[in-house]
Parts: sequence; C-alpha cells; structure tokens
Amino acid sequence: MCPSRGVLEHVTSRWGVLVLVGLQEGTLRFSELRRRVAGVSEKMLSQTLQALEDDGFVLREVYAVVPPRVDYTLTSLGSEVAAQVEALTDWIEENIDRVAQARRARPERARAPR
Amino acid sequence: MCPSRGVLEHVTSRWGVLVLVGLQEGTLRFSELRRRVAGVSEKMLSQTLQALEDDGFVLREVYAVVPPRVDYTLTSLGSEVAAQVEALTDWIEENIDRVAQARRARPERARAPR
DNA sequence: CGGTATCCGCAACGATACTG
DNA sequence: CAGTATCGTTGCGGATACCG
Repeated sequence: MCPSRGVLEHVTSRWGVLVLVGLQEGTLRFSELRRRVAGVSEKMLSQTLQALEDDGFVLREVYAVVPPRVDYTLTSLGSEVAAQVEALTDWIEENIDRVAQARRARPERARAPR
Repeated sequence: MCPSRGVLEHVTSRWGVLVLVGLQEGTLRFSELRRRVAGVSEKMLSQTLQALEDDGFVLREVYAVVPPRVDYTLTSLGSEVAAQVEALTDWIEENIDRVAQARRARPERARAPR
C-alpha cells in the first residue's frame, strides 16, 4: 500500500519516539540510551534501533574493544525527522496542563454489569 | 509516572495520527472519517476517537435526527497538536524517496539457514 | 557490555453480529 | 448511520537464558 505508512509507524512507535528524541542531543551508547529511555527493555530497544537503522535514521558504530562498545548517532536524515518528533513532544510537555484541564471524565455510557 | 506519556501515545498511536490529520481539514462524520482513514475498523476508529475526545482534542457532536448523525471536529487544542503531527507526516511524505534510498544496501547481519 | 534467542502471557486488534 | 458486544486470534512486549 502506502510505503510511508511503515516509516511513520517506526517513527511514531512507542519507543521510536523516545529514542529519536533521546539521540537528538548527541551520540549515546546502548546502555546510556537504555537509561535515558525510561522503561524500555533490552529487546525492545534493540528492535527499535534496528528498525530506525534500517530506515536510515540511526547510525550504528561498533568498536572492537573490550569491553564492547556500540555508539548510536542520528544520521542527517534522522536529525531532520527527530526535529519534527521533538516539536510534537515539546508541544505536549508545554501544553500538558491545558490538556489535563480540557480532559473531563467522560460521562459513563455503559454501566458495569451486575 | 509521566502524565504526558499517555497523551503522547494516544496522539502517536497508529490510528490517532491518521485521525488527527484527517480532521485537520474540517469536520467529518463517522463514516466519512472511516472512509478517509484507509484500513481502520469501526471498533478501532471508535476507540481512537474516544481517547482523543477524552484528551480534549476532538469534539463530538450528536444530532437527534433520523438517520443518526455524529460530527467530529478538532478542538483548538486538537488543531494545535494536529499541526505538529501533520508537520511530521508531511516531512515523511516529502522525504520518503531519500528514506527509501538510505534504506537499501544494509549489510546482512545474519545469513539465512541452509 | 551489547546484544540475540526463546518462551509465553496478555492486551490489542479484526471480524462479525447485534442495537439505538 | 453510528456505534457497542462478543469472540477468536495475533503479535507485542517482558522475562530469562545464553553468546560474541
């Protein structure tokens, strides 16, 4: 179908958003990124990074040292998309109070079964 | 934890993104929105709209007519967040060719089993 | 340290039927 | 037309174990 759907879903995925924003400020190692993205498991971080790497948004650099070291950096393409994502997350953080105020408890449309 | 996480996930959810962008151009009825958001089921559209309504991004107007009619419109808050989302989706559509080009020629890390 | 492999529970999702 | 209810399936995502 539409090829941009897949890319969009990688970028807007739960962890994709946070990884892109996390790398926005600069290169990070795997463990640093994991600490910065609160709540992500190793597996999901790894999967998310592979998807973003495959899309050309993230550069993965492996160093042959002991202990192993892997750096993750946004590509120029990644920086551009991350800027868009960050604009969104920044808007939410700046306006979270307005949202909290607008959010009303929805009148119950269904009652719990008895 | 962080209250903005929930809002972020509603907004960046698979259908949330497409609904916000779809409503950006103006008010739509349920069935119109369903046609516009390709591939969404009634159930998911309904759930997505409820989440966005609860967050104060979407206004739901019910008309007491036959046949029934329900209009969905972005609130001012919704318009603002939709603008951020649309900036992201527009970037992807405009740059999908660059992404597609960056994607190719990724070195295989694992070989298919023989 | 930086992963991949495997298992598996559970929530999300789609399809269908039904209702106001 | 605009949903809700129910059900069966799927695949996300966490936990664990193990490898380079």
